[in-house]
Amino acid sequence: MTDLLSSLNTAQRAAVTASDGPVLVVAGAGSGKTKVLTTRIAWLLEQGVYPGEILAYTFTNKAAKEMKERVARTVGEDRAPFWIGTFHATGARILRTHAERLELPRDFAIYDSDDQKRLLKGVLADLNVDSKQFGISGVRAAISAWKNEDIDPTAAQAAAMSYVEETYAKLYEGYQKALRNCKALDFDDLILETVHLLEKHEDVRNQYASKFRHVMVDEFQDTNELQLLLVKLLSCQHGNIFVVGDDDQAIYGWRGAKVENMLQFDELFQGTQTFRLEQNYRSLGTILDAANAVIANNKQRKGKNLWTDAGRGDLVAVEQHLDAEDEAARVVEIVQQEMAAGRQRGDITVLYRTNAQSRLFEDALRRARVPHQVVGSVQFYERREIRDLLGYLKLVANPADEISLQRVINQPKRKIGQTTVSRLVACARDNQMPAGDLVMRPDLLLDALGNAASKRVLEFLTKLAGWRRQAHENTPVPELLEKIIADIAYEKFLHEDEPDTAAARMENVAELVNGTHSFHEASDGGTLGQFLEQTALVADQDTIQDGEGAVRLMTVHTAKGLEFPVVVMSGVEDALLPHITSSDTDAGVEEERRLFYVAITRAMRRLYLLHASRRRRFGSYEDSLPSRFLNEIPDELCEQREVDHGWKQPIGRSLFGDESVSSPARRSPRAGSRASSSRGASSGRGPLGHRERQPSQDLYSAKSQASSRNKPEPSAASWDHDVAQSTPYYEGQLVNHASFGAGTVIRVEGTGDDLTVTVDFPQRGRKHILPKFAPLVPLD
DNA sequence: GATCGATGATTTTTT
DNA sequence: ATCATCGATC
Repeated sequence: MTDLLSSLNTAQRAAVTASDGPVLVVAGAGSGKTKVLTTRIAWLLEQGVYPGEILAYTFTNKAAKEMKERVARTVGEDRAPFWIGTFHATGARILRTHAERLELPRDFAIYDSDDQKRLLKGVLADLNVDSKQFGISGVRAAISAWKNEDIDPTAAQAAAMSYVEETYAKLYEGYQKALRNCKALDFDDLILETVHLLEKHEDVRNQYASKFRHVMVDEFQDTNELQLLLVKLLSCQHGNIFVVGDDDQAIYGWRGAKVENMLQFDELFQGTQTFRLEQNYRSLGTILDAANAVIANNKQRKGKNLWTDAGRGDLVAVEQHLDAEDEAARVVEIVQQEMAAGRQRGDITVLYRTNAQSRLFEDALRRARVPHQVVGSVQFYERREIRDLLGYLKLVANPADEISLQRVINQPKRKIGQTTVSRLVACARDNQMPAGDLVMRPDLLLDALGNAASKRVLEFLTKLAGWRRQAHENTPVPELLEKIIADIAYEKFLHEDEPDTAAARMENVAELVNGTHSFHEASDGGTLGQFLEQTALVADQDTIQDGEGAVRLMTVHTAKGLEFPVVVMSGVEDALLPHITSSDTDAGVEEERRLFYVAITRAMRRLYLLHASRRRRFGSYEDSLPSRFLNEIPDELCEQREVDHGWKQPIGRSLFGDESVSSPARRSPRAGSRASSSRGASSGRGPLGHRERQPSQDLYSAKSQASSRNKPEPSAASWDHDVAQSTPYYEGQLVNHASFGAGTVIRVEGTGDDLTVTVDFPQRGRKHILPKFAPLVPLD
């Protein structure tokens, strides 16, 4: 009991042992926020609270899993709370339990933004709205904003002040109808409908409000209005609401998050106790000073100053490169240098503002044969072949899911075109039955589609019915998926469709099959619905892989909450870091500055800030200026370098224009944003060799938030592997898998295409591998 | 209904 | 530069 608290500092301990009632913990970057949350949970349990009485919201599934594990380690597996999760996952869980009150089937589908856009496209067509004038993405964003403010289509139409607004509102109405017709909820609905459920049904509200005697929220600065409302509803009986956050790390304003939730917490909840954590256990002094100096320029903040008693560390390396290609080449070099200095590859993370930037780093690292992992971006689940197969599974689970139907009905080609699909969908609507169920009414199909088309459609729907029967008979998900892949001859289709990429795609398919196997084992025979829910709600961060073996690449947004010994922040340029679309308002620039602050504070020991003088945009080069935020870091904390790669001629002649050389006085943080290309240029290209890092005290091994990474689901690892096909396998054999790495063969079953090899991967656990899909290379 | 080639948007960040 | 979409053509 006392050892629970013994490793905490005074402020942390005070927060952990706070009495009942509303509690706000303002926790600076690296101040032990997660530790406080998990210890608070453990402490509550020791005070006699039951595990089922605690509800904790996290930002990602990964964070939830980590929190669960950390608590379990302290209090024992059997006493760990089981309601720890994201707002979305928890919402889905509650909604499925009370599906009957929502007039939705229990196995409603969850639509992501891609599904939403496909759905919207149809709505625009139905309502004869010009998609040039009303961009799909814009409409989607508007609908999302409405939902986040709890405004329904009727209210939106009532509030419309112009023809354009009215059209948006009409589209919202149509979208909502179409969504429900597909028996689907979108991400926003998962929270909105949970709120409605609790608002409208007193018994349900009382059930949860009395069940969860302690409600906790991590990353509170990034909650939106609905989430606040939800949390209020859940804590209305006891008022035990414990939230942790950092207003300086609020970076989701664009998604409807309201820092005000945090800034005004004590007004929203009477009798709030506030605690502040300002000691940083993550970064060396220089890095922390740089972060503090940058964020001090923001006006909208509570204000705090992080401090550390760790050493100073190296200066921040600020480097100017000619273009983004050079920047990428430099990243490879940095990786090599850092590794030569004893760092592991997995210690190094490359951050960027936009996903589009990742491509060049991937290319450079691949060419240099440096193992790396892109977290997010072209996510595993967004690849076409994966979405296709998931589409099949979604359609099997929910025959009303017209979006999935449209996706898969002609994939592989079945000679069923757009006209037929539209007629089919219309026929389903006219007869008020799920499109998938029309297999039972060949007569209707014949009327609606004519002879030839209805025959092809019927053929498809009959196949679908077969899979559905299997699903109802509780066929394991992996078996079902393999059956579908076989029935539709998907491998053959991939080869005919695009021979060049077929092998790579098939490997992804194999990963998916592996994923269903892992799911099946981990969930002890979980249902198709559970599998689909899990895949629908995966976050970028959830795909982070174990191990020290790979350099990681991710956006700053994805990096939130994580820490790395070495951080390379790329593209620190005006137009990119204060992103061009956010730099016209003060609020926008401040959020961008917080983003930069988040990037800096991810670094534990060493920080690189890279910018290029020119960058391709839509094909052609455009000049790029160093970010105005760079000026906000005091000179004495930085080591400037202009790295000349020698073999390239600068094209933009204005690169080192007159003003740049003349003004080494690059102070004037507010106004001076434009005159700042001096930074790299004026410092010349002297022999700015690396300062050798002094071996100061080892903050790294004493890290407070040891990121104990868990086994992720299907990975997006990407590095070269030229591998030979099928080799006979035997038990005890050492083999290498393209994305799981080295492992030991545990069992070999089947022959030919059915050959299944069970392999034990040290860090990833046991996996069933089908060599037919994913070659295993013997390492003997 | 499929295929080819022209055209135009796309790049902010994500559960 | 790349991708998706659209229209003309078979």
